[in-house]
Amino acid sequence: MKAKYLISVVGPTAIGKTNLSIKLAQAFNTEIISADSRQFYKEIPIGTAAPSKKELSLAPHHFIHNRSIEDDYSVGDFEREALLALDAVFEENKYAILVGGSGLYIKALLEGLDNFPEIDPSIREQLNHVYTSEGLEPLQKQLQQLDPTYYHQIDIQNPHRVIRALEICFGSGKSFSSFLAQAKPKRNFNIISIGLDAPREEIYDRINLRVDAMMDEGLLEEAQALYPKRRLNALNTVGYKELFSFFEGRIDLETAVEEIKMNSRRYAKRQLTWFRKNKETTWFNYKTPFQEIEKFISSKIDSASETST
RNA sequence: GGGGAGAUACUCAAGCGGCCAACGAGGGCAGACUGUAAAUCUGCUGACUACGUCUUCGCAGGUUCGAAUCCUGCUCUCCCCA
Repeated sequence: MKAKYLISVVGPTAIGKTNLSIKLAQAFNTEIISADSRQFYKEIPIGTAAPSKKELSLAPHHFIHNRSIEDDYSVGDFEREALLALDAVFEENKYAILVGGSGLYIKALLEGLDNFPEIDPSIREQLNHVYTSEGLEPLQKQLQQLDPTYYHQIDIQNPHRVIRALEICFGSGKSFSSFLAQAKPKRNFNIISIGLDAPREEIYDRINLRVDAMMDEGLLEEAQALYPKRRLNALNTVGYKELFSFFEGRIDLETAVEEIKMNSRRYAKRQLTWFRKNKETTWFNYKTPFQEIEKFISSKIDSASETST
């Protein structure tokens, strides 16, 4: 069986990952798997900075605007679907491009998640209700009882973590930790991880410019139209929640735009924290000429195929 | 020209003789993260040869065992009356 290569492009938001991934797809004559969780949603094209129609026409993309904000969607779904999509790409090609985005989603595709059972959504609703009415403490205590192992592992201050663990406990009748560390299937492809970076100041400049550009493109109108659906999880995100605050009269428009920029900066920082953990990633300044990156990838592929044969 | 208020760390803002390297908030930095992930959460934030030392609260003096806190002068900002 011939070796397959997944070329993964990571980096903070607004640094030019889309452009690089398209060039790579063209150079390696293949397709792009996007792991940018918000770009899945077709109703929010502007605020997520998804590739434009023109960009989409330059190379085949998967997972762009393939979902509705009304859908329940999770990393698990993405892992399954992305593996299928990858298999299909690898039928025809030796290479595929992964670009993102969302640290957890990339990790899921590259390393795999443990299998957790499907949980009735009403369980989470109940837990959320307890959280809003009584706070985190009772939930922490329950988790301590039901899964002391995991209780000591996780950030107990983080309501999402605690609630997720509890919903598994209640929904499955088993502890959350009992599902962990199952033998994960080995992926049948090699990974070449490329990181795009820039001095922090330049990243922030690019973010600021892009937010202004989004406003010019009609982000305000997009958010206005979606305001009635503001409670959907998919809209609890940078670019929308700030404008919703503006519609509710809590802040003025100028402040809302400033906050979008600020929250985008923080997002970029969190992305970098996540991506820096992967020691296999080779980082390039975002201005690096494409040929240089392409050359690096080709040499990686050569050395990998030598050692594997 | 006269009267009043104020100048505190990146910003805002407490403190009004020792418990102050200085509450709090914002911002920033760093980190965590196995199905909410552009989500959610945590830590740090005067300097350093760091469980100790050094330099800070407009500037310069003074009082005091001891000052960001009291006194004097100066500089600047704001408000009111002329």
